[in-house]
Amino acid sequence: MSHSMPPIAPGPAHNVPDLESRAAPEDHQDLRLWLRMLTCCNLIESELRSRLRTEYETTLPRFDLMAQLLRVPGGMKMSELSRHMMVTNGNITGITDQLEKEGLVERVKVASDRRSSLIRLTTKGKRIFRKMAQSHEEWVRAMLGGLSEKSRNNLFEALGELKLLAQPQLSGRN
Amino acid sequence: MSHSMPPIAPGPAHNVPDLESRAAPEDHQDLRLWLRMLTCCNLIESELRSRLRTEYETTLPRFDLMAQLLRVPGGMKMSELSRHMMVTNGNITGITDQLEKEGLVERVKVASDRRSSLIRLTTKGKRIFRKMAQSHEEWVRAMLGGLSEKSRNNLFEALGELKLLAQPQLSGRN
DNA sequence: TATTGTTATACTCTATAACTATA
DNA sequence: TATAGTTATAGAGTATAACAATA
Repeated sequence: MSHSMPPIAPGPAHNVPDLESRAAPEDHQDLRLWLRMLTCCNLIESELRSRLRTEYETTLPRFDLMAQLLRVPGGMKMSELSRHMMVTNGNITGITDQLEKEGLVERVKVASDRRSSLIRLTTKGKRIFRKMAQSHEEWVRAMLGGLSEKSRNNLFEALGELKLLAQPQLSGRN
Repeated sequence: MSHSMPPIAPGPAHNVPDLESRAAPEDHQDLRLWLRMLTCCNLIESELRSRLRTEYETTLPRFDLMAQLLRVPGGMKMSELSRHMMVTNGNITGITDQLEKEGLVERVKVASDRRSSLIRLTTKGKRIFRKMAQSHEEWVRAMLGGLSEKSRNNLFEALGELKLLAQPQLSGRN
């Protein structure tokens, strides 16, 4: 997009119908705020999903799992991955299976606890992930980069506040 | 939650591992901002999905479709719904089929264009949706309500700006 | 020819739950 | 008993594509 793709349906940059357009005048501010945030996230997320699929034949969860691993050269336990990615253990097994089959990650047995293994990126996995991550970051920049400095800061601060509010609400999932 | 459910794993309200925790110091601000926004959205969205499922045996897309319809008593064409909800036509057909089977919406043939029909809420659908919507709004308030007035306003403004930036990037999907 | 809606299909992601092997 | 990971299953959600009817 920003780097090359012309918008197919340029249209007006305002008033595109979306989830928020269902909000009624009498709806409370929190609801409108949520619909607006959801719309933004969905726009960006579906763009990223689509790009990952068409340009790298991968998916967001697979990308996320590899992203988690990149920072921890020694690898992570599946239960750790499960916590970070906020999905259940079985799902981590499935995604890991796929990535392992393609030689992007490997399971490494550890002596200290014979039940668990460490998952880590292979050399090939690192190489490929770095390329994907660079593209990914460009896509994100293309979508967020137009924000004013003030909005960017405000957004970051407010979302930080929100994350703290929303997290403790969550029940454990594993 | 806020209204009754105690957090199962209270834990510290800070430093809970999530998607953002993969961000490296050298990562650009836009990427961190995106990860933070994604985490917030996922937290809230999965809470809403889970509530809709356990308390009303429904799903977010079904809820969204009914929400779109509530404001338009005359009904909407499926292609309109498809645009607003940003999913393909076939998916709208599927969701509509389910809702129609449960008597919550109905297809109404129109004379002007015999290819299309209008989808609208039935009386039962309106009644049930109003209840769900009220709960939904309470859940959202419980999660966003703790934000300071300033953050709420900043967030709303900044997301409005972002929505305009992100929308024109999108290619048409139908 | 283009559009509306339907159908069929395939795939990813997810939660749940039962299971094993360790701890 | 509790934990780490696996397996099986079922369902949600989505995209794609072929299709019929109509515009």
